[in-house]
Parts: sequence; C-alpha cells; structure tokens
Amino acid sequence: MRLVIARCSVDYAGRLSAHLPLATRLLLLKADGSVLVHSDSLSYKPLNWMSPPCTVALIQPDVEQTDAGVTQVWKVAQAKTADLLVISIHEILHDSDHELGVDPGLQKDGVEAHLQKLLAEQIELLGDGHRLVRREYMTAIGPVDILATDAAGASVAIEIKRRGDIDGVEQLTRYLELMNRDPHLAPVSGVFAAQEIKPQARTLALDRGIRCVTLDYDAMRGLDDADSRLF
Amino acid sequence: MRLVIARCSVDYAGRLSAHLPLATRLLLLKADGSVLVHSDSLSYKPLNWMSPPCTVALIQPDVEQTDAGVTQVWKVAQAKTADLLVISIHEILHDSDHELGVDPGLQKDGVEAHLQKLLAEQIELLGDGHRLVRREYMTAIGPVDILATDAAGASVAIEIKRRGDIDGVEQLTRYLELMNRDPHLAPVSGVFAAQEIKPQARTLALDRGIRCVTLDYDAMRGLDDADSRLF
DNA sequence: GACTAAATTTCGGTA
DNA sequence: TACCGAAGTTTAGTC
Repeated sequence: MRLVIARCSVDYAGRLSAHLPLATRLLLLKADGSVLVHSDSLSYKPLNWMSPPCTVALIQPDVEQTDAGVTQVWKVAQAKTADLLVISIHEILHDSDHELGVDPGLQKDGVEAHLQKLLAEQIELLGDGHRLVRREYMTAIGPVDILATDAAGASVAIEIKRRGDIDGVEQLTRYLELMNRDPHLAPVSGVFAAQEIKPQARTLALDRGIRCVTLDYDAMRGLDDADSRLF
Repeated sequence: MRLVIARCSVDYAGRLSAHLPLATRLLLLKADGSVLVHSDSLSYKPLNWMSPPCTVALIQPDVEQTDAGVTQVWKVAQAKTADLLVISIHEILHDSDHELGVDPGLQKDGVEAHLQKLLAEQIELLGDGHRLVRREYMTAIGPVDILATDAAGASVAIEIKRRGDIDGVEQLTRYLELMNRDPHLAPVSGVFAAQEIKPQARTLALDRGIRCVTLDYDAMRGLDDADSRLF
C-alpha cells in the first residue's frame, strides 16, 4: 500500500463526470491496483476512486500543464469499463510504501439475520398461539423471512427489516399475492416486523391489511441471553 | 490527517458486531474525528470505520492485553449513537501527521438528472405527438420525473432510471395509482425509461400496462450536442 | 453469470 | 429536522 499526500486536482470521466479543484489530499494506492482519493473530512467514502481491476500510468505533463504547475499526471484506467481517473499532481508532500499482507477478513454478526433468528425463537411476540413453520420459506419469487401459523392455524408470512421502508412492504405484498394463490397455504396474512417502521410504510401496510410489529432488538437479545443461561 | 500503519485487531459493537483478527492495516484518523480502518484490498469501503462526530480515547492495556502483546488501545466512541470501535494495537510500523486544509469539494455532472433533462428535451423519442408538460411533476407522494401528453392529448407519467429495476416499476405504479384518481389527469399511462431494463422489471411493467423504453444515453447526448451547435 | 436483496448503506434535496 | 429517493451505489448470496 502506497500512501501519498499531494497537492493535486482530480478529474473523473465514466458513469458521470466529476472534477476536484486543486487541494491537498491523500492518495491511497492499494496492492490490488485500486486508487482512493481522500480528503480530511467526509468520512467513509473517498472523494474519488477507481475500483480494481485497473491500471495506473505515470504521464509526463505537457507544456501547458507544466506552466500551470503540474509536475506529474497519473492516469488510472478501469480494465473493463471505459472509466478514467486523472490525477494532476502539483506537489508531493509525503510518499511512503508499506507491506500489509493479506487481511484475514471481517467477521460479522448481527443485523437482519440475527433479528430473524431471534423472532423465530420468540414467535409468540406476534401473539398468543403463534407457531413457527420455518425460516426462509421458499417461494417462486424468493424466500419469505418467516412462515408461521396463528392461533387459528392460518398461515402468517413475516417480512423482517431493520428499518421498515416502503420497499419492504412492496416486497411482502408480492409474496402475499403469490402465496394466496396456493390453496395449501391460503389464506395467508402478512406481518411487517422491523426495529423502526417509517410512517409511510406503516400507512401503506395497514392499507393493504398487513400488520405492523415494532421489534425491540435489545429486549429480544436479552430474552435470548436469559434463555441461553437456562441451558 | 494522521496515517498509522499498525498490526492490530479491531472490534466494533453497535448496529452490528464485527471483529477483525490481528493483521497489519492502515488506520486513518481524519481532522473531523472520524476513523477508517483499511486493508490492502477491497477498495472503496473500509473494513471498519466510525463516522463523525466521535471521540478517540487512548487507553492503557490491562495486564491480560499486555501479555497478549497489545501496546495500546484506541477506544473510538460515537457521540450520538452507542456505537463503539475498539482498536487493539500490537505494533506501530508507521505514524505520520499531515495538514490538508479544507477541501473545496466535488463537482458532479451527469447521471439520472442529465438523462431526465435530455429526455425532456427529446420527448418525441416516446412517439410522435408527445409533448412535455413538466419535469418533476409534484404529487402527494413525491415528484414524477416527467409528465407529458401523447398524440391524443392523454397524460403520460414517465419514470427515469439509469438501471431499470423492479423497484422503479413499483415506484411508477404508485404514482400511476394516485394520479389516475385525479379526474383532471386521468387516464394516465406510464412509461418506464432506462438505459438498461432488467428482464423481470420489464415483465412486471408490461403486466401492469406500463410501456418500457430503452434510452441510448450517448445518442441522446449526441443529439443534444448537435442541437446546441445549431444555436 | 444474472439477478435479488441488504448495507454499520451514505448522501443529498425538500417540505 | 424528518423523510424520501439516488448512488460512479457496493456487496453478498442464490439460482
């Protein structure tokens, strides 16, 4: 990994056109060939970048550029698409190279998968008499997060989101339409379960007869821990 | 901006839990307080990060950690949420600080806004006799990209995407439902216009009586340039 | 390989 | 400030 601090201007041409005026920035060249341009704020996302696979060519500036103070030009080209990133360097303030080796990678745990697992274990949160049929119930258009039955034995399809948005309601609606055509399952009612449900999503869901349930992640995790301690 | 290359392990607890085993990585501390952990590949996105506003505290490792080889611990806490990022440093291989100043910011041009502008100017691409009513036509649930009329004078609602996905069809469907309840507008037909339309999106659209139009961005831009040269 | 859904999405605009 | 939609979305998983 090469780290360069430089006064530079940057131009990107590809899926959009973008220009960065002359300023001091961090240029990050990774071992896989990718290039990132970072400023000192606006975290997480680089100002500009080029994804691998790509090639970096060092170009000598022409007379006009030299007069403008450009000492070298980096031309970063994407191998597959026609995207092009041009970095015009005026002055290099720092330049160092480092051997990092291969990263063992990130281990994640949590999010929607965890919510789904917890709700499957605590399906009675939806109401007395509810029973789990199965998680990731497959349909022709994709898996329903949870299929359950209510106290009367009728099918209940549950869509789980961390943040309940209109998209999630649409998704569940498509599943319900399909499942209600299946005589073995119909009638199937819908439950939209999320840590937080947006007002518009709630309105749309209720308008379509879909029940909304707000999930308390910490409480569910607490119950889970309590259960675990019993065994 | 402080650049640190270090052998470290990282733990994140917040919206999810994540762990990074011991390896050599780049730690990027920005002036706004944000922290990024980058490996030498997987561009663009850091392995782990903390968004501003946040605070970094330098903690002395306890005996157990010291025995494990930890020389210092950084505790990065989010000010608003309860998110916590803990970086356990074994060895610092590089450490430098740089004054970058404020970045003038990115200037963008292109994408969907440009497509919308071009199609509004070249509305006849949808068929002879089409006329533009207005761009960003407001409805109760948001703006329709373009409202036009066809040769017969009937309303046409147009949704524009760079990539035509099922979501875009759902979005247009909601607009059409609403607009067809308005006696001043009804009947309103729908056009789904995109540079590329996914087969499933096309099927869904046609099933709902929505016309699909593939846009040739370069050709439209070419026409635009040709038009511009005339004036 | 194509497509779908999730993301610690992030980011920008508008009411 | 909340909400909605776009993003050079990226990324991961499944068919």
